[in-house]
Amino acid sequence: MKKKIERSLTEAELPLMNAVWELGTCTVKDVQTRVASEKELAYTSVATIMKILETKGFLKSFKSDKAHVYEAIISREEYGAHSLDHLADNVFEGDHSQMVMRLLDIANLSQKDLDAIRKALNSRQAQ
Amino acid sequence: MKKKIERSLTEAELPLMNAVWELGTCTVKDVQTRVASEKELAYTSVATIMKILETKGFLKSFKSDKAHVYEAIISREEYGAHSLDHLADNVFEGDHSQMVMRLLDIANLSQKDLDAIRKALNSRQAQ
DNA sequence: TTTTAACTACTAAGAACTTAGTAGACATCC
DNA sequence: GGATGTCTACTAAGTTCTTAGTAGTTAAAA
Repeated sequence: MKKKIERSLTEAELPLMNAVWELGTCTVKDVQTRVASEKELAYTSVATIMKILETKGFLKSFKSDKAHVYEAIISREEYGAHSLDHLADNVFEGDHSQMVMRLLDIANLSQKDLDAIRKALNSRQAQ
Repeated sequence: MKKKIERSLTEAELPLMNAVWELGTCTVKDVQTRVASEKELAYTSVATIMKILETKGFLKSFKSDKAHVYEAIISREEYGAHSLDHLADNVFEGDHSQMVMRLLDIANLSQKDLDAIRKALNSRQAQ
């Protein structure tokens, strides 16, 4: 079941989504605290952006005892796949092979990583 | 020599950069024509965005007989690498291996592509 | 040489993004 | 029960993005 993602996350939204992905179910306060080391944001700023993220379909919220509790609707994996797709279409002209090559160039891969990728390649070949 | 790219291309800028990358040295008119099939844009709109791209350091221009002529300063390859880097840092938590795997999942790779990638992997191992 | 066409620079207006304050609701503490 | 703190909803102001028009310049055409 592939969810469609209309728009990409903005520069302000992405760090907050990262926080939610790391925290799982969480409150505005949790996210604010988590993000504070990278960037100080007023509580209300975080709340505003999280509301926007809910409107855009990235988050859902439900009432708890005290504060609203938020959860990701779009997982990091789904968003990552969407981003790669977007990049493939809009920068790499759909040339996935070239994209893999370029990624291997910039990636810092250990021996173990290389083996894992090789294995993944082989299983793909068998299809 | 790695150029630093401060900001990513916006949704309006990206198609125009794609046109410049495809056309090479070109005028505003060239780009407008090239882009027209996807999206109709007034000549002046294209000119404005290209000026912005010049300000941002993606394009340079020089006077020719008639119209200004534009050229990319940042190549598609450089921008692609930047985008992959950005994605790695901001969505994949720096886990390049995971990113390669995810890319292999969504990529539509031929037998030939797979072989090429395998070869690239092997040469990397030898380093 | 006047008119016309193409082009650049400047300006502008609306949309979206970024950041945060204020007011009101609800719970907690003396 | 009034004071205090926390939280949400609403509002707002500044910035960037998106799109395009106008004015002025230069070249071409008649």
